[in-house]
Amino acid sequence: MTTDTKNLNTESEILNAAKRIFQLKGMDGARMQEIADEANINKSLLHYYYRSKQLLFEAVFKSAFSLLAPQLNSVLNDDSPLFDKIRNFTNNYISFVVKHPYLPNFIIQELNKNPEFVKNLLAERHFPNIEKFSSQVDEQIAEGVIKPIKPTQLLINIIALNLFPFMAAPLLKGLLKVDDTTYRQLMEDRKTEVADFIINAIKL
Amino acid sequence: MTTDTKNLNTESEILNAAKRIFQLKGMDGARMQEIADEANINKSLLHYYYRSKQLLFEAVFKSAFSLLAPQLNSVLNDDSPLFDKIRNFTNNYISFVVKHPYLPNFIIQELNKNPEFVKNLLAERHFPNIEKFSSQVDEQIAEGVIKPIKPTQLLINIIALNLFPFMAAPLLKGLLKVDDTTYRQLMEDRKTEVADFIINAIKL
DNA sequence: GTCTATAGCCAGATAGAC
DNA sequence: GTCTATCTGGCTATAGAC
Repeated sequence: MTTDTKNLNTESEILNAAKRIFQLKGMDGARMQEIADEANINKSLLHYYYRSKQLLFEAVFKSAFSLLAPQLNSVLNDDSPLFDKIRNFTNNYISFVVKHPYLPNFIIQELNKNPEFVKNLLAERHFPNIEKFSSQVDEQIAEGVIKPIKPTQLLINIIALNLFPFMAAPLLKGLLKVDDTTYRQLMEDRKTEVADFIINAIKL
Repeated sequence: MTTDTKNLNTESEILNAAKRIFQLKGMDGARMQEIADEANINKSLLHYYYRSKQLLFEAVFKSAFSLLAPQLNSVLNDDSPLFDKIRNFTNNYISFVVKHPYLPNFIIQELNKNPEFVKNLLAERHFPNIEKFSSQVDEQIAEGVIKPIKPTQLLINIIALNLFPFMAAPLLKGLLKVDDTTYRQLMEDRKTEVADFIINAIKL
């Protein structure tokens, strides 16, 4: 194994371990030792590769956001008709979150603690842009296909209906008194039901 | 001022300060010194009244949940017709969260870190019960007033549409590129628009 | 690049005077 | 009940050997 390979392996092992721990416990709750254990490496290597906990955290956060952003973009910048877009997004997004259950919560939580992070994200090349979505909604209203609704409100609703059930899973499981298997099935059903709900709400 | 009065004042000052700090920074991010400063008292008094950070946190968490629970109950256990219930809940709930903007996030976040807390909450006297809501939805479906929908899914949707925009405020502000004033106005508009959205989605 | 050992700091908690 | 002073442990970070 070459030195370069070791480099890449160790560095990405650290990043992957850090993702798991940070997303589970947050910046404040995570421990460098815990990340080292998760990556099966020595704690001082974390500092060798990423200098500080803060910088390691920022690497994780950026990586997490750049995984979520394309998901949002798929609703926003896509040429398909509005209803198809809503169906595809709901279906794809829920599949995505089932694979990364802690990711949306992590991003939203850390953005709440550091709202100034948003400024950095806005500058990123692939930050989602809502203009296309907005004009598409406005066109469909003008054409009499859907009821009048502010595109921003519709977008908030779409994101809320898809994200929230995963972020609030423990609370909702308790409230609905269902076990993990039943809850997973509810989420599976939402892949189509959420899109139906939204389309029924707006179609004329 | 009697000793008793001082007791009550100090103890409740601590609890109020702890609410503000814990809800803002979470269990891990909060510092006992910070809470003491916020309450304008000596740090060791925190331990005198609440023994440990953990116990103080639990007092705050219980108090926060017992503020949120009645809000949820108002959708669930109320005799008004379903559509009125949805309108009232949306209107009241958004007003409530405007006053306590960090509360839902705090509860959901800490429940995610400690899912076993839910067990304790379930045992509480005033834990929300969904049975009345469920049978009401099923009746309305049977009477042909609304489209078929699982009551659990409808409840998830109602809560999601009302809670999420506050939990994800920093992300949504960035995504929609709006300032605080505009965002507050969007939330104000949602007091009626969310109810319309939900009712349109389900009514036949 | 990877390890051990440790510096240096900070937070929660307690002892004890008043 | 409230204060000051201090203990104790744990955590980030670094120094330095290999």
